[in-house]
Amino acid sequence: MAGRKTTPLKDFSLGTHRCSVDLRLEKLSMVPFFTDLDEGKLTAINQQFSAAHHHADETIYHQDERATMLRVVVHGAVKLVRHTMDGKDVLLDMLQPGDYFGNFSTTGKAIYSETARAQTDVCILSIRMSNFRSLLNDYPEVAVAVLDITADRLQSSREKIRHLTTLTVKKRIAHILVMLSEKFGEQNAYGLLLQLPLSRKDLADMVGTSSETASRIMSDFQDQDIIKTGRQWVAISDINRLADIAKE
Amino acid sequence: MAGRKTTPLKDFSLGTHRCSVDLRLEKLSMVPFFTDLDEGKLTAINQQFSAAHHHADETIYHQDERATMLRVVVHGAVKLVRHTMDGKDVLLDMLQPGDYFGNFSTTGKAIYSETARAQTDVCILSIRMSNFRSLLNDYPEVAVAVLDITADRLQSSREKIRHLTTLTVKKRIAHILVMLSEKFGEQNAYGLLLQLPLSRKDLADMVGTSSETASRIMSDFQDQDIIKTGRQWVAISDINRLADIAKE
DNA sequence: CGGTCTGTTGAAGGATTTCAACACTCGTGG
DNA sequence: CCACGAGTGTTGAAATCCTTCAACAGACCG
Repeated sequence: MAGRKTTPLKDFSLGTHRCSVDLRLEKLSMVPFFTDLDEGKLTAINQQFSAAHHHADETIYHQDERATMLRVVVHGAVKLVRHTMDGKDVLLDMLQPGDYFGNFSTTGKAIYSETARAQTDVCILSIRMSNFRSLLNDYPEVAVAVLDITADRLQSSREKIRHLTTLTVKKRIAHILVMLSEKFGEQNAYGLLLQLPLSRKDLADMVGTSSETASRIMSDFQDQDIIKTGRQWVAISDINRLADIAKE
Repeated sequence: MAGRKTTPLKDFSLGTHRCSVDLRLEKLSMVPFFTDLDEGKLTAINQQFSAAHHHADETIYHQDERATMLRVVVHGAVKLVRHTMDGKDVLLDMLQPGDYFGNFSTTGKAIYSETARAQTDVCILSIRMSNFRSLLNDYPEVAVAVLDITADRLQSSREKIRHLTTLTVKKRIAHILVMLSEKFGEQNAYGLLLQLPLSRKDLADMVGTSSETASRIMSDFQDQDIIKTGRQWVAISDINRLADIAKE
């Protein structure tokens, strides 16, 4: 290969001032469950949120901690990871600006069931769970919007269960790459570049395999000119072929 | 083995009259998301539901059909199955009286993503999705309750993903038996009997394995006096040992 | 420029699937 | 009432996919 192998990813870092009070209102209106609200309501809701900045690889909260806050990604990417006794991790979701995370359910204990970690430098808005719940009662349209999003996540979670039980690792990886390209893909010189740091272990934890197997399959895809990949980055050259492989 | 092998399961059949208008109000108040409502509201909501009866093994709706109704189990058990191209099935959930099913999301297409099938004779209440949604807007407390239930299902769905990616088949089966015993278990002469017809294939589809492997593991458990089992039924003799095996 | 982290590759071993044959149970009809 | 057939469950053996262990190579960081 002629080209250099250094990362083509864009810089996600931002000074703390970039995660400032000024931007909150604008960002809040981007959040799917607030988009339908008028400006007055939005301003009122805005009061209840506070902003925080985290560097890449920082843990935002740990699995099994007491859950008190609901959070929203404003800038960067956040991953939700579930740890197991024997050191294996399961990567449950990779979140984008606009996505919420944290615990909901008041039924059951208020404990985070997964760890949230900053995949890049991130800016996060947070609200006390108790405040958010009274907000749901005050604005039914928000409650319905949140319900829709949660129902969609349940759908895709069940889809993932189907994949785990019926598809080979190669197909599962092809599938997750297509999904990630829809969420994080950005056309550039390398092809459809996934705009987030993504290691072999991240990939493996997403599809439930070992990093070695993930590596083998990625090498295979690269040999077939379906993707280009380097340390912590992946670009897709031939999305159609990938989608074909994912097809059951 | 000395004992007879005929099914110890109770009879789920009921005349259509048992699934009657009279019982609706009583049953509706059992549904988790209506329990907090006063009688007046409940009576109003009751108007919008209609009841239906299905025999065991009847399909209530098919995957990929247009989704128009939201349903609630009143009597019997319902299974949600996702079919795949190559003939494999994934058993997503086994529902009990009080559980709702059908599609929510208005975002995305209104298509059932799974097939619902009567596992026993069942009685089902149903409401038009559009009516249910306006009901959510009228009664925020219902919306919040439904959200909580959906969030819990998302939780357990993610738990299942963790199991599929990190546990052996034996541990997964031990785990699902413990779960089913909490939901359908009934103490009787055989031990803790799971009160629903349950084939090896059902079990296999729940934990993502082949019916042969499920059979081998069930035989193994039976040899160790952990369970008793026959055609379409399972009783747990030693739940503690089963829970130990499930432990990671 | 050396150390560390990430990714690659090979080979052996293990868990599970698949194919195949057989056994048991239950319902139905002779 | 019994016999038969279909559906369900069991078991063995070979094949497959994937994991694990191990060694090494390339990229990034100070």
